[in-house]
Amino acid sequence: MKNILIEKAWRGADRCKNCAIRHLVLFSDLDHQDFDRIHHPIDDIDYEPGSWIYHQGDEMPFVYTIRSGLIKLIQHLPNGDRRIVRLLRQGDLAGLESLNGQNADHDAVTLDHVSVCRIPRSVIKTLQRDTPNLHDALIKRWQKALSGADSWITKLSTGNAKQRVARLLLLLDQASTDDSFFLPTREDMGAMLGVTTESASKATAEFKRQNWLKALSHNRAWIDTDELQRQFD
Amino acid sequence: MKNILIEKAWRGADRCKNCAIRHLVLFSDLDHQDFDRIHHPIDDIDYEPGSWIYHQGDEMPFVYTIRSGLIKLIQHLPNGDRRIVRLLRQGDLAGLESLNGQNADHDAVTLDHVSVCRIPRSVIKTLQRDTPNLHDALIKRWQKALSGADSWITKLSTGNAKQRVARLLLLLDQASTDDSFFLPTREDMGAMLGVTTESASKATAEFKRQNWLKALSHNRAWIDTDELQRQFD
DNA sequence: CGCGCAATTGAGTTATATCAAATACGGTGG
DNA sequence: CCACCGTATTTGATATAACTCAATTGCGCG
Repeated sequence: MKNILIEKAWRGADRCKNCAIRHLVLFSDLDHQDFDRIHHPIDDIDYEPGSWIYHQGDEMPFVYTIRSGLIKLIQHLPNGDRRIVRLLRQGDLAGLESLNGQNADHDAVTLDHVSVCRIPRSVIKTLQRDTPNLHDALIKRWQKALSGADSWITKLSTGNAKQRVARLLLLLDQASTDDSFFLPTREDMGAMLGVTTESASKATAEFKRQNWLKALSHNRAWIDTDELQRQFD
Repeated sequence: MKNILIEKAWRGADRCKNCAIRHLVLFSDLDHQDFDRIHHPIDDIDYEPGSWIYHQGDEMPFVYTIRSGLIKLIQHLPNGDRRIVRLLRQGDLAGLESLNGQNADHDAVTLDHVSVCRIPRSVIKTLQRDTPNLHDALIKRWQKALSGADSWITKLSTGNAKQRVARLLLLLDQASTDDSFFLPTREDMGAMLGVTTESASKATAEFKRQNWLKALSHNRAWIDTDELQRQFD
């Protein structure tokens, strides 16, 4: 199993104050006073592609806020089947269940190079008591996760295989800033959509033939959003 | 369209203090002081089966905490397809998205006789500021909704039709207090599982033939949990 | 008792899964 | 830089499960 690339541990929250992407992560709205209340180490961790951040069933002393990269959350069934139930990207939180003392609901596996801040739940608990701003940030994240979960069901688990693949590509494209986006392996696409690897492959191959999808590199692609939307939405 | 049965509006929060099921609903952990901070009317509303509580896209000035009964949340796709993405029961919250000022993500439709407390979001917002207990209650509800959404994907949208129906019955049974549980229409089962009405019907009919499922009345049933689990989990 | 809706059943069609093989691709070492 | 290897992807043939359409049965309610 691949593992952690770099771990920069540091005491206190001084670097949080000056974090270049603070506006995107959990602590966006905290003020200097708030940071002074943080007395536990917040680690800044980088993972290489394919790393496990945590496993389903693990005890969860941490919440992870994603600075960059893409993470899949995998859930296993008793019979061995597994589904990818969510993708997390910059600004999202992983391991929310830790805030209620639950064990991990999923495997969290990196698709990309991923950089996260690992925040002890005690920090969240403490700040939560006194800083309404963090509350709001948490509530927003939670709400976003929930409505994302709903879309996952209606858009990605409904309709035939081609529709599902098309909707997945549109979602991935939408989430991207530039005009290219992350193209998952066909196996992962299948696990997201509840279809086989082959079905995911057949759909993507067909889209390529129609010139609705162009592979730009190993795992980056471009799509004709208008056409895919017209055909499948 | 069927509609509201009874609406008992009242000022203040006096009745909340004495609510018989307060330990199950959102305000379980509030104290007397907290209730005195409530200055907007909380309505106590009953709906008959098949009523719309709100529609996807509606503006949402309220959150609903469910006192009794069962509610389905329906989400529509542009092409007209629709999925039931969640079921809500006693203690759950409907319309959480209102807390972020968003419009309704779903149609909320009653399956049962349903009784709810309709709480203006301003009440939540105000209390949230000062009462950590309400925070915790909200976070717990949110977390529950989210992990429920994940199960919905892995258990109810994965595997063949019979497996899905079996897992749905197991979930419904699990949520019930006595040994009978609410048996949805085949159409609703289909909308929850992403299969056709006929497929849902064929699976349930088969389970009846095997004596793994017995209909007790119109929409109540019993299952042999051990056997369904052994066969399909 | 009969009406209307829901559930069941069956036959035929289609989409997807399954199984197997061939091709493309990225990464590695010479 | 090229050749090779292992893995991912694509493709095809077949089997199977689900959908579609239509008809029948069952059930609750007036």
